[in-house]
Amino acid sequence: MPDHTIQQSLIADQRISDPRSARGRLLTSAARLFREQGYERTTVRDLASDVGIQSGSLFHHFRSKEDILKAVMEETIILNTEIMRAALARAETVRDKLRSLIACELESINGQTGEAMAVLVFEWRSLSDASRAEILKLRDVYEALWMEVLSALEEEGRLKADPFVTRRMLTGALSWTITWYRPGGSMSLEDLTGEIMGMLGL
Amino acid sequence: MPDHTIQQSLIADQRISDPRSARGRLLTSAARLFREQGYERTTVRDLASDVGIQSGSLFHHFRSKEDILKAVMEETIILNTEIMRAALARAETVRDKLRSLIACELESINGQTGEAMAVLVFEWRSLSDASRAEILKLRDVYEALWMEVLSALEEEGRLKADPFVTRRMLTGALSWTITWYRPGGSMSLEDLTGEIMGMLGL
DNA sequence: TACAATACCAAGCAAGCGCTTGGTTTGTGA
DNA sequence: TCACAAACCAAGCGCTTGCTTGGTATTGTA
Repeated sequence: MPDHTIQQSLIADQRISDPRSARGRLLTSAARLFREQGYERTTVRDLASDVGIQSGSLFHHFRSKEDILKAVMEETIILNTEIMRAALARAETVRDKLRSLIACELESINGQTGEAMAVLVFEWRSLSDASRAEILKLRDVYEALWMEVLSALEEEGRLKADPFVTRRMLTGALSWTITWYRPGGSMSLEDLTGEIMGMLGL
Repeated sequence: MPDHTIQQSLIADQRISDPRSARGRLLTSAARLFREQGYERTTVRDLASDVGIQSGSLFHHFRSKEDILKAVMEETIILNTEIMRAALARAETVRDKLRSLIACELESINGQTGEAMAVLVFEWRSLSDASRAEILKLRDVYEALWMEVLSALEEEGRLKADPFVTRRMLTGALSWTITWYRPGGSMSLEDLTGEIMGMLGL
């Protein structure tokens, strides 16, 4: 199942919002602005004028500014979890599964959902405790997909370090690509995936 | 030369401020608060009350709030660059030099200067263009130390991936330790350094 | 002991913030 | 065609923000 079909079915299930709807366009703008300027520095007036409405009208769609931040994070985790689950189903060997995980995460960070993913990494401190707990729950599902594969690799004796440490190193390394990797440059995401597999000796 | 001696000589040269001085205590508090709550969410009133003065009195020591952020970043780069330079001088083989770089960076992130280092990673968007340029200059000096060692390793044919890519992966992976590593747990920083060297096949 | 210089306080200003309110326009199903 | 809900606007409220001001302790030096 290709990525956009997964997105369509999640929209149909009302788990994420249609990017063409008012709410969806708002979240897209919010992700971009939050990424560029940071959540706190972005005012509701910035966001409203970016989508061409008055600042007060935002609150017809969201209860608060924080609610917007939470929605940006929520929807991007949900989408990327399902994309990753589908990719894992296509991979055959455990090694291929790891390659898929790396490729998916790189794509989520540097592709369409990149802005939202950056927000997820850099702005979690601005969430209320309650919202943070909800986001963490979603993240746990995502992380379980990773740990299953890394544990399997370790059982095969092909991992050079502890699977938890490995995952954490990869999380940092892959997140960080957002600060330097430029899609359309001389290195494709597939090239990068290969370099990383090589670095792990796989 | 031990770390605290390096610090002393930098204080003597007025390149960083004495942590016991009013300015130094202010920077320590600022680093902690900026790290915990983020720069934008931390008010000058928060910071002032943390060191026990009135908010207006801050501006006797710093021209602006942004000036405080810049000073936090500046001083931590300067200190850690010199600590790293000294560690490199002690290491003999190229492999030992890499190990030193990793150990130093882990120490800077998870030790005394950890809060300031986290601020450096997460709050650079809040700097003005002018301040950012100054900080980047300092970072270039620091990065040059890394690249020298990684290039040497590549010439020896011991690196499994491009040195630039390797450095960027390590930057992300090491920065990220701040979100999960707990000093005093079952894994020491030396253990962690070893795991990372192993992961690189070195 | 005199006298700057340094460090601080008390008060508050102007601007910008998130969000609310009351009313108007727009789209949609019966 | 009409009623009603959803989407939006214009205005502004109450509060917080970074920073300034004018004055007062405190400290170091001769």
